[in-house]
Amino acid sequence: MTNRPSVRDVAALAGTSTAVVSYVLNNGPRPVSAAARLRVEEAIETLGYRPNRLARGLRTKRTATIGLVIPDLARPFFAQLAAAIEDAALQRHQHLFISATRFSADRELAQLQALLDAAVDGVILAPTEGHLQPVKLLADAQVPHVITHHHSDDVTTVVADDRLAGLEATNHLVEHGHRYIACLTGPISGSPIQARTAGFREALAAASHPVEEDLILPCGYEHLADSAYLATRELLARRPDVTAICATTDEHGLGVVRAAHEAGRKIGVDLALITIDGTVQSEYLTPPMTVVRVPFAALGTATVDQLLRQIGGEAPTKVAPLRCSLIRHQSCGCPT
Amino acid sequence: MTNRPSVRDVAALAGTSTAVVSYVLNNGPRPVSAAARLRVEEAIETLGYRPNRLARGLRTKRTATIGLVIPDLARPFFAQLAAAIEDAALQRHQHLFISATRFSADRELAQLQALLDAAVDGVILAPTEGHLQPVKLLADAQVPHVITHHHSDDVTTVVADDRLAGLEATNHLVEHGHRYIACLTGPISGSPIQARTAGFREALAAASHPVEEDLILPCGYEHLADSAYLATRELLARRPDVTAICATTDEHGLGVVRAAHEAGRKIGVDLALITIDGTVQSEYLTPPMTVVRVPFAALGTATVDQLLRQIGGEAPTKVAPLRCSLIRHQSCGCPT
DNA sequence: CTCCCAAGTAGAAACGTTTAGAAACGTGGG
DNA sequence: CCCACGTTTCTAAACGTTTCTACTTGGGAG
Repeated sequence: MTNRPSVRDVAALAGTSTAVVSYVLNNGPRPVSAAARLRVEEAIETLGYRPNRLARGLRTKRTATIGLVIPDLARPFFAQLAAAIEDAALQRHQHLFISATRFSADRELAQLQALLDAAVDGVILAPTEGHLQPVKLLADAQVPHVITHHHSDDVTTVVADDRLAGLEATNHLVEHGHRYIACLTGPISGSPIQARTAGFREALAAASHPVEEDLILPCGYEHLADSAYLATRELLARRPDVTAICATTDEHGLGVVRAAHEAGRKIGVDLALITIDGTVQSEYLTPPMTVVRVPFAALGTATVDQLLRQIGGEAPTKVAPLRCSLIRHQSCGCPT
Repeated sequence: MTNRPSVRDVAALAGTSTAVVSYVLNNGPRPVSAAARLRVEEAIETLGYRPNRLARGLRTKRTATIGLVIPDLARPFFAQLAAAIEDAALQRHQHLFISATRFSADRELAQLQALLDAAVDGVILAPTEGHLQPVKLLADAQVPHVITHHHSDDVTTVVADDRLAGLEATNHLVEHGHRYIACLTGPISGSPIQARTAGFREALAAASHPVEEDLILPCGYEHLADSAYLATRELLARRPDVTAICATTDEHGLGVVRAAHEAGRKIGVDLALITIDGTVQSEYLTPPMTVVRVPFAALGTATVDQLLRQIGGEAPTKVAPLRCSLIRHQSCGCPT
C-alpha cells in the first residue's frame, strides 16, 4: 500500500505524542496511563505498525542482533553449528546475521567489517584460519565477541572438549582390542582437529601403545573427504596391519569409507572406523557411523549466552569445554 | 578505542562540511574539487572511518542488503543453496541475511517480518510449506521478492527444472534396461520433489512403461532419509522385482542405501539408484551416487539477479527453469 | 566592466526512533 | 484554597547519514 506507518502515525491516530507511543512500545522509562496505553495499542494494531530497526538501532545503539562468521555453509558441520546458534539466538529474542568466508581470510575480514558496519551488538566467530587479525579487529572495535570452534587462551572461547572427544573415540577403538590405529588429522593449529589428534595420542599413551607417527595422517583443510580418501588409500596399502581408524571429522570419514571400499575392506567388520562431529547425516551412512558427537545445541546456547553476558556489560568469563558423547552405531564393529 | 568516528569527525579533520564528505563517499550528486577530495580521503584513512549502515539505510531507504529465508540450514541442500546465494550476493556487493524456519510456518512469518523490520531491500524465499501467506506478506509490504525452490505461477520464481531432472534421471534408468522402477516422493505440492515425480511419470510414459502407483512411495517431509528408509524397506520386501529406484532427493537416497544394504542388495550392482540434488557430499557416499545435479551456483546468481532487477524498479520477469545435469558415478550400474 | 553560469561548498532538514527536560494535571495535606 | 508533589504527558534534541537549497567563487561571453 503506502509506506510503512511510523511512530508519528500511531501517535496521531491515538491522539498522543510519539513519546507515549515509545513508552508503550518499550515499557518505557516513564509510566503510561491505562487509557493512553489502550489507545496506542489499538492504533498499533489497526495500522499494523512495526518499529523500524534501523532507526531504533541508530538511536539506542542496540540492535538486538548478533553476527556469526563461519568458514563455509556448505560444510555440514558449520551449517549445523549455525543452525544451532540461530535457534539459541532466536530463543533469546536476538536476531542472527550469518556470514561465510569460503575459507578466505580476506573475506573473513570483510564480513566482520560488514557486521560492525551493521552495528551488531556482538559477534560470534569461528575462525577460518588460526590468524589473530580478525580477533584484533573485533577487540579494537570494542565489540563483544566470542570465539568458537577454535582453541585459544586469550579470548573468550566456547568450544567442545575436542581433546576428550579424540581420547574417547580412540579409547573406544582400543577397548575393541585394536593395536594399530591410524588417525586422520589436519593442518590448522588450534583447530578442533588438532585437539582431537592430541586426544588420540593421549589415549594411545594411556594404553601403553606406542604412537607411530606414520599412522597419523595429515589431510588438507578444504577438501576433507578427498584428502582423507587419498591418505587412507595410501595407508591401507602401506600398512595392512592397521585395523582401526579414528577420523577427526565426519567428512574425513567419508574418504575413509571410500578408500576402504576400494581396498576391499569392510567397515565395521574388517576395519573399524570412528568419526568425530556427529552431524545428522553421519547416522545415515552405510554402515551408520559410530561417532563422538559434538553437542551442537549446547554449543549454540553457550556461545550466545556468553556473548549476551558480555553485551550486558559483564566481564568475559572462561567457559569449560563442552563434553561430547559417544554414540555407538556399526562402523566400529560393536555388536548391534 | 573511543567511539567510531562519524562523518562529522571526518569533515572536521578535513576542514570541510559533512556534505562534501558524503559527496566523496558516494561520488555524490555534486562534484568535489580534487583538493577537497584528497583531504577527505586522507581524513577517512587516518580515522579509519566507515559509514554507519543504519544511518545510511535510514536516510536512503536502501540498505544494500537482501534477506533469505529457508527451511533449514542443517539440511545440506538448503545450506548449499544459501552458500551459493551468499556468494552471488557478495559478488554484487549486497549483503545477505540468512534465516531458517526449522519447518515452522510461524517462524517463517516471524523471520520475514524481522527482515522487513531490518529494512532489507528485497527477500528471497524458499517456502517452508506451500502456503501463500508468506508471499502475501511480502506483496503487501511491497518489498521486492523472489521465490525459489517452489514452483508457482503467480510470483517471480527461480527454480531448477525439476520436472526435467526427474525425467532425465528416470530416463537414465530406463536406458539401463530397468523395467520396474520405483520413485520416492513427498507431500508438499509445488515442491521440487513433486515436480521431479511428475518427470518420473513422464519418462515412464514416454518409454511406454506403465506407471504403477504402488511403486511411487510417499515419504515424509521432515525426516527424509528416515522415511525413505522405511518406505524402501517395505518396497524391497513387497516387490523383489524392482531393480531401480529414483530418489527425488539426495537425502532420500541415504535411506535407500541403508534399506538396500540391510536387504542384502548391492547398490549399483543389484539395485540401481539415482538421486536428484547433487549436494557435494553425494559424491562421497559409497558407492558414489549417480545424480542429477541442481545447478546451485546458477540458481544463486539467477535469484539474486532477478531480485536486484526488481529492486532496481524493473518489472518482474519470468525466468526459465534452470537445467540440471546428469553426473554418472557408480550407483546406477554404469560401467566405470 | 558587467553579467551570468558553472563549479564547488556550506548549512540545515530529513529519515524514524528514544529519551531528557519541561510542562500539565490531579490529589491530598496544610 | 493553595502548595507541593507524584504521575503522566508533550516538546524537542539526538543518533549518523544524505541531499536539498542557498551561497560563494571565478571565469568567460557580451
